[in-house]
Amino acid sequence: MSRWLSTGNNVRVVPAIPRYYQAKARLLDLLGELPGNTPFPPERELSDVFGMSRTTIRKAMNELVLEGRLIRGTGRQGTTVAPPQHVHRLSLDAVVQDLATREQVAVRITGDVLGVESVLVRGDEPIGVRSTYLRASRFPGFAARYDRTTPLRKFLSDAYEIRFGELHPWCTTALATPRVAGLLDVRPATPVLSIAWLGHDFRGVPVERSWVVLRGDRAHLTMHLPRADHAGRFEGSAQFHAS
Amino acid sequence: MSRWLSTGNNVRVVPAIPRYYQAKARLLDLLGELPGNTPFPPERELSDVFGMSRTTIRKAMNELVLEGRLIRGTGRQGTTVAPPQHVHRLSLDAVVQDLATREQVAVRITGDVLGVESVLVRGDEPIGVRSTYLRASRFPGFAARYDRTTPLRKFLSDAYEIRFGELHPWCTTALATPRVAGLLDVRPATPVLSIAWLGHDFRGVPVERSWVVLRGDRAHLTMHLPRADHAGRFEGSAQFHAS
DNA sequence: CAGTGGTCTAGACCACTCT
DNA sequence: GAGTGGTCTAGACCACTGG
Repeated sequence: MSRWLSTGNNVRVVPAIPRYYQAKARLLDLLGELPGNTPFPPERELSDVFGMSRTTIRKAMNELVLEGRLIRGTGRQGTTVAPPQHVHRLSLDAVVQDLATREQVAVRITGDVLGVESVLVRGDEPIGVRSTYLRASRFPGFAARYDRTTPLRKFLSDAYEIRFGELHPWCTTALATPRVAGLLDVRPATPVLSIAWLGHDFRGVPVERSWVVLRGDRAHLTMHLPRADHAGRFEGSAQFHAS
Repeated sequence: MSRWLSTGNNVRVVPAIPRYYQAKARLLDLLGELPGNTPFPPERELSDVFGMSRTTIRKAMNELVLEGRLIRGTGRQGTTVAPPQHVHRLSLDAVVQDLATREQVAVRITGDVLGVESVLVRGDEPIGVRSTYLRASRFPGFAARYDRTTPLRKFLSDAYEIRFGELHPWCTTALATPRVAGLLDVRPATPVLSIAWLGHDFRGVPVERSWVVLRGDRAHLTMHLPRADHAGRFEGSAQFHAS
């Protein structure tokens, strides 16, 4: 296993500095001088000016797209400079309790699995997808009874008298599947933030299996940790499992 | 702004199904039949067998690398099938309290900024980078006094009588910078999980600015939410800020 | 219609590693 | 030395968008 050695700021793998890296640096300079929402030079022009092939330019530009600095358009629209981004701060609470603004709430039933999927929206932008899976037999008549606007957990508590227990959500990065990418208006394989949890009722019976995918360039997940004591452990009701 | 329409399972942008996507599907089938750590067919052979150019094959393979299914080696090593991955579950607690296994703890001082950087290690693999920045004038003699093994927050509490207050860490995805990529043994621009927080003492004075980067394919961040009451709000000491 | 980005090809050279 | 992955080139065709 060979490490990707870094000498100073540059990565040495095959060429001392890949050309697409030089291109990216120059494009970043260019980006710094252009205000948001202005058109970016077309790939063929940059290819010509930089004396590099379009493929090389594209490799550099694609990283800038993934980093949210450039926005690609189709056809005559071309590439534009991404405006200063408003990064939405979603609290873990809002995500879990289904308090974020939603649209397109869909309910599907396959066998005994009840799927509830919604798109999280902030400021007219889709920033996340929320999927919850329930046992259909545990929630009779759900599809007809659910109004699709009440936060899901609240509805389950009220309509089916579920008392939820504590949660241990976990969080990681993933690549957007084609389906999720379509919902989030990003390219397939765009990095996303993935938050999942298994909800139990107060007796410890699994009830809810949920999964939220957030656009990493549009949303941060905010959490909360109460005050720690002198020993470096957190006080109060919040117990974190070791390792 | 054009959405990436999805018809069924396939993305329609330019070609109905891009060839590299077909290649990826076939490679996934192939992956399913091969045990971990076995050599994967070389790009040129796949290019030949699939009747696609090496560039197209590489595009498909690169996504599989990002997803942690393939491992690339240099020279005659070639590409190998990634073994079933052990995904390390790091608790938010361990990350914040600096309880994860560390190596290469470095202390740097530039002006009044004291930087403490360490590599998080699990099972001989680097899985994260932890950086903390402190005001040097607040912690006189830190570089000499810190033994580089005590969890950082515990040391600050003990040696400088800091009493930390509550925390509001935030989490998002990012692309690995060349420097971070070198430390984590991944390619530059690999998606990583980024967790940051601003630590205050109990009087509300900012003390600690920290940032942790985790390899998304090797580590999950686990969190904890206490039981919610019937109104859908969480009880106890854990207050989550709205939206 | 012209120009854009998305995809794809068939080559090429390089550094590296194993035999 | 042979074969690998990493990079790069100079083309090509396509779907789409704007004037």
